[in-house]
Amino acid sequence: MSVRLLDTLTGTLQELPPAPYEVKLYVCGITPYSSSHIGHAVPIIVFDALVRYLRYRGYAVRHVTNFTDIDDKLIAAAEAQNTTVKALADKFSDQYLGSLKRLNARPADVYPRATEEISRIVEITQGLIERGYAYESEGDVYYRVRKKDDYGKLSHRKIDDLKSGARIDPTERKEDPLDFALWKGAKPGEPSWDSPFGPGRPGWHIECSAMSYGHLGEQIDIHGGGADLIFPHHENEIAQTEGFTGKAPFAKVWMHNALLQMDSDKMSKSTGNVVDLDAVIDRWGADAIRLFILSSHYRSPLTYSEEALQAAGRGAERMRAAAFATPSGTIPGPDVSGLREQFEGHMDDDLGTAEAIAVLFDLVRLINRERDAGHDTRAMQELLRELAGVLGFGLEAAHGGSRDADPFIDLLVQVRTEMRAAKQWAFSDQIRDGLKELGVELKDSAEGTIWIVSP
RNA sequence: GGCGCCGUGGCCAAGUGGUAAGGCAAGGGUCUGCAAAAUCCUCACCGCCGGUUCGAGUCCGGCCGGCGCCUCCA
Repeated sequence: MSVRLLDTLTGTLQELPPAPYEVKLYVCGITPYSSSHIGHAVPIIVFDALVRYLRYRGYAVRHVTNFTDIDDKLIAAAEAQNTTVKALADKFSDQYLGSLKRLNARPADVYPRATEEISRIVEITQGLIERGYAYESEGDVYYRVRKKDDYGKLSHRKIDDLKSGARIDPTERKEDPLDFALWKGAKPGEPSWDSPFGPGRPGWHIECSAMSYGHLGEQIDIHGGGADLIFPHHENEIAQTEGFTGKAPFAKVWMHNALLQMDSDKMSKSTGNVVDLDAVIDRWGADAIRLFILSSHYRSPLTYSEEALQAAGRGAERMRAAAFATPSGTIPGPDVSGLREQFEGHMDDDLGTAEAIAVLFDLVRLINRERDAGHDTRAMQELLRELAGVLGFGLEAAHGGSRDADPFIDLLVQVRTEMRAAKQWAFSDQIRDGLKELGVELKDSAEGTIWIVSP
């Protein structure tokens, strides 16, 4: 069986061509105008798991993720903070990449920025004008939505259903309220670039058409992003790209992750109802977040809660402990190659990470059981580490805050070990209890004492 | 108003026709100086009502209850 992914546009499972094959993947990135929140971790982790799995399956993957480093929000934020759009965008782009790294996600192969793709944006805009899909209007350029007779196919909307909800902005000079801007004429004080349509800047959706076209070509395999981008962003991208190239489909598979919910309220930058991503990583660790997110299907909405993260943190620690427990025996353990096949079967089926993780925990239990029985668990542990790695688990001990205290903790543990050897139970328990109150948990075993920091 | 999604054990969450994965928590046993960890055992009438079927959490209809998108958002 090969890898199958559900396509938002057709609603059907699409099979990837058999490997070896280069998968062209475009994942919509962020507009870097503020800090990342926990919701951003979802696409980061989901698409990281996808890329890792495809590579594990023998595919080459060319992964492109953009930064939309020019738009209204960025201009407003720069003005409010008395800085430049570029400085602000660079700052939050770097921050995003830092968080991504901390989440143990592999970076994309290319991170194009809208402001570095202006010539291609102009090229596509011009092409759309020539083909009748766009028109100039007093320095702006708009996409003529009604010209594209399949407009709405991705979000499954009829153009006339959209009309009642369309935004009417009196400053815009459109033929139809549904038309959207490809190019916005410059306003005083705003960053702008020269173009055949006059000085200005790109509209919101055109940059992604330009960057996927420029870095991946006219047609791509997978286009991904959050479900909130289906309309209007991706709908408009299709209209732009297919209108420009005359080729369809723009993407063979449209892959959309469901959005993370915040208890009852929607998490959204616009409402301020957000949880800072780096703070969550600090507190729970990358693997806990990853386990939390990949424990459900990427198309099912998840609700963020401290309880859920805590539960995931404990599960991640259990997985890590089994992966690195010292093998205890030499009697051969059972053959576990069937578990690898199960894992692949679930992942092949539209990235069934939840079931794949269940297989991992089956392996965990098997390892612990066989180890207790004095069997050789090395092969199973290797398999666990490999498959956990395919999902992007770093299997590092959760470790909040700085590690400055480590040598002192080690010293205390060492002292306690000697006390235990001398059967000084009261003193050794005092050390253990005291450390526990400070958030350091000790675990004694035949191989010695290990300690972990509990979140 | 238009389009769409969801409702599975204390919590989270898989599962699209054949008598319910997994994680966390809880209770009991084993192990351990004690503890933790580990392991074993226990714990679900799948929102409600009809229908289709030999058989439905899984398909169809209705109802109730949550929610998303339609506007910046991953």
